[in-house]
This record gives sequence, structure tokens and C-alpha cells, in this order.
Amino acid sequence: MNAVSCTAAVGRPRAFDMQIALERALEVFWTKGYDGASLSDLTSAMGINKPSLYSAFGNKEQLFLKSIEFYENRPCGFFKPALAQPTAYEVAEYMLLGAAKNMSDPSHPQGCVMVQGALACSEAAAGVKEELTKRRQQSEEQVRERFQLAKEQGDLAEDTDVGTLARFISTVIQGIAIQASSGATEDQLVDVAKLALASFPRNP
Amino acid sequence: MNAVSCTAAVGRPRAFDMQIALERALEVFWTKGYDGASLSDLTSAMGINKPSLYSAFGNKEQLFLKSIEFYENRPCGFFKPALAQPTAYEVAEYMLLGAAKNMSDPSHPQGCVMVQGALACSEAAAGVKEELTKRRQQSEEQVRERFQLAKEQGDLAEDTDVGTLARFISTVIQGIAIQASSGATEDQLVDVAKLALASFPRNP
DNA sequence: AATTTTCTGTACTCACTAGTAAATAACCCC
DNA sequence: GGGGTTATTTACTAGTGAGTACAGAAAATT
Repeated sequence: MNAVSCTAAVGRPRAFDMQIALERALEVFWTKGYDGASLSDLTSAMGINKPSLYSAFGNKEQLFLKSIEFYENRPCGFFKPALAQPTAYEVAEYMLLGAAKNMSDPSHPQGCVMVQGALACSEAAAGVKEELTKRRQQSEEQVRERFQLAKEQGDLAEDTDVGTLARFISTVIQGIAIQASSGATEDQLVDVAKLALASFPRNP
Repeated sequence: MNAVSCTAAVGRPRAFDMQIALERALEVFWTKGYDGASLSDLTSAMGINKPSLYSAFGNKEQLFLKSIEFYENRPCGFFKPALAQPTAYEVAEYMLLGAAKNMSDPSHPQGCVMVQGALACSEAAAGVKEELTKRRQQSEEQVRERFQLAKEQGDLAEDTDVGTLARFISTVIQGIAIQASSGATEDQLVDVAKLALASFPRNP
């Protein structure tokens, strides 16, 4: 095993770019969900044949998991930079406005693959549904921890229920995802985000 | 054509109750979504065979549409009674708390079939996705109209953006649906609903 | 009781699903 | 250039998807 993870340089080289193929797969799952995305949908979007897909990504479920991994680490994500904002209010503001803008962005499918990838699904998709739920809850937990820190720093009042506050942010973002996938515009969603921010505690 | 819609009283009588069968079908669609629900899932839950399903309900798509029709008219719904509340704030309160309670109710699948029935889906489900989107938008429009009325009655301030207000309520309810289908409890959702209500204008 | 009408169960169609076997092609190293 | 290794292509499998033909069964009508 070589520590260098770039191409193994032995055997016939892969004829496609795995990152690009993954991005195409992500778009299919994002648009159609796990159950709604067939292997033909995937292979034709990725521009490869089934055996290439299987040898490169394992199977449909693993391809999905790798797609959402890719999704979460995209540079255009708003979640991580939001957590790095200096105050709890700015964290919430960055996150809600980021969600509003990102999820209505016409340069990719609308909404959020972490929400619509496998919400109500067949038994075959139970595993990916569970994984998505887990990841959404982990995100919420990270927000909660960020607010807890803010509380300890005096940035949020002593009696703040940071669990509810984090769950509220999650809820609004997930609602925005539904709205975006139903065709809401950026302007509409930004207005909603601003209204949600009105109930966020400020200047303790 | 007889005006009376009960059994035609000629030919072999239907051996199952259509309402009960529809309720069972609804639960399957609610849990698995349109794409994730197979005809075997449906027939076994409904306790009937495929030809009975087809003769009674048409096809899978029509069965789905009849299921959501049934869903919207259920007596335990919170939407219509919410609209009948005397003030805009009480409308919002009834609706958000109703959503929190109803969607986490363990006596039926969690969440909302109008949201998770067909959010990201195959091309075969494009029609039902469209129908669900239309109905969610109609609901939002009804809320907007109710708030517009409140504005005219002086119950909401002159400068209130009732469109955004209605969209905000929709967004939070849809977010609550996601949370509920991810396992959030009634208490947790009620707290979120109350926090959302904090940004609702009151006493103009 | 015979006829008509409608429903039910079995058995089917055919397209498509996820996944794979085997042959061939393209690369590196020697 | 030959051997080893890996990717691609074509063609396939076994199972399941939605939907249906048809024969028998259960009721009202005559």
C-alpha cells in the first residue's frame, strides 16, 4: 500500500474523472432521490458504463454515500463558514441567508440532498435514510455546541435553551430546502430567513 | 348515473371497505413515498389483490392522489380549524402547535405526506410531485389570504408583508415535517413552534 | 332458477431493476 | 516487445416493477 493516494500508475488508467463523475451522480440523487435514481440515470449522467461504476464506487448505496460526502465538502457550502462567525447571531444569520441563497441557486438542483435524498423511502433505501438523518442531527448538534459556547462566552443569555435554538435553525433551514425544491426564489427565501432571524435572541 | 354514491347494489359486492383500504394505502405512501411504495407493499397493506386495486382506484398514481385527498380531509387535520381562528396570531399559533403535535403523533407515520410523498423523485412520479407542490402552494396562499384579511381588519399592521409571513409559516411547518420524520418528539417540536411564534407580529 | 353484472384470485406479460461474467483494450515495468 | 495489471465494453442474469387476461364466485334482477 502506497501512502500517496493519487493514481496507482499500474494497469489501464481510468478513462473518466472520479470527482466529475461523483458530481454528476450527486446531481442525479439530488434531483431524483435515492429511490428515484436508477442506475441508467446515474450511468448516463456520469458518462460511464455500469461495470465502471461498480468497480469505481462499489454499488448504488456506496455511490450515494460518496456523493453526499462530496456534497458536504464542497467549497460552496455555507455550513462550516457559518459556524466560524464571531457571534451566535451572526452564525444564525450566515447560516439562514446562506441556505436561502444556496438552495435556490439555479446552477445546481434546488433544495438540499441531505433532506430530499431519502426522506420517505423503500426498505432498500433504509440505510441511506438513516445515514442522512444521522448527518442532519450531527449538523444540528454542531450548531447547538456553537450556541453553547456563545452562552459560556456571554454572547447568549444564561437562560437560553440552546438545544431549542439549534433545532429551530435546523427546522427553518430544512423548511427552506422544501420551499426551494418547490420553486421558491432567492428573494422570497431571504425574506423568510430574515423573518426567522427576528426571533433570534440578540444583545443579551 | 345515480346521485347516491353508495354501493351500486348490482353485481358482486366489493369485499373490502374502500375508505379503510385508502387509509392503509395512505400510510404506505406516507412512510415510503410514491417511488418507494411498490404495488406489493400497497396490496399487502390494503389486504387486497392487484386487480381489485386497479378496478377500485385506477392505477398507482390515481391511488396516490386519492390517498392525499383523503389525507387532507381527515377530521384530525389542523389546517382548516387553524384558519378559522379569530386573530392572525392565533391562526399561526394553532397551525404551528397543531403541526408540531400532529406530525409527531405516533398513531400514524411521522411527518407529512404532502411533503415527503414525492419531494425528489423519478420521472414516473413527476405528476404527483407537481400535484403536491401545487397543493402546498395553495395552502400557503390560503394562509396569505387569511393574513390579508387580518390586515384589512386592523389585526395586522398596515405595512405587514403578508406574503412573507405566510411563506414563513409554511416554511416552519415543512421544517417541522422533516424534523418529525427524523424522529423529533412532540415536546421538541412544540418548543420550536413557540420560538417561531416569537417572530410573529402581535398587537399592532 | 337463469341471466346479468360486478368483484376476486391466479397467472401472466413485458419492461426495467441492480448487479455481474467474460472478453478486449490500454497502460507500466522489465 | 512481452507479462502483469487494471479499465472498458458487451452481453448477460435473476428478480421485481407496474399493469392485465381470464376464469370463477357472489350478489341483484328477471
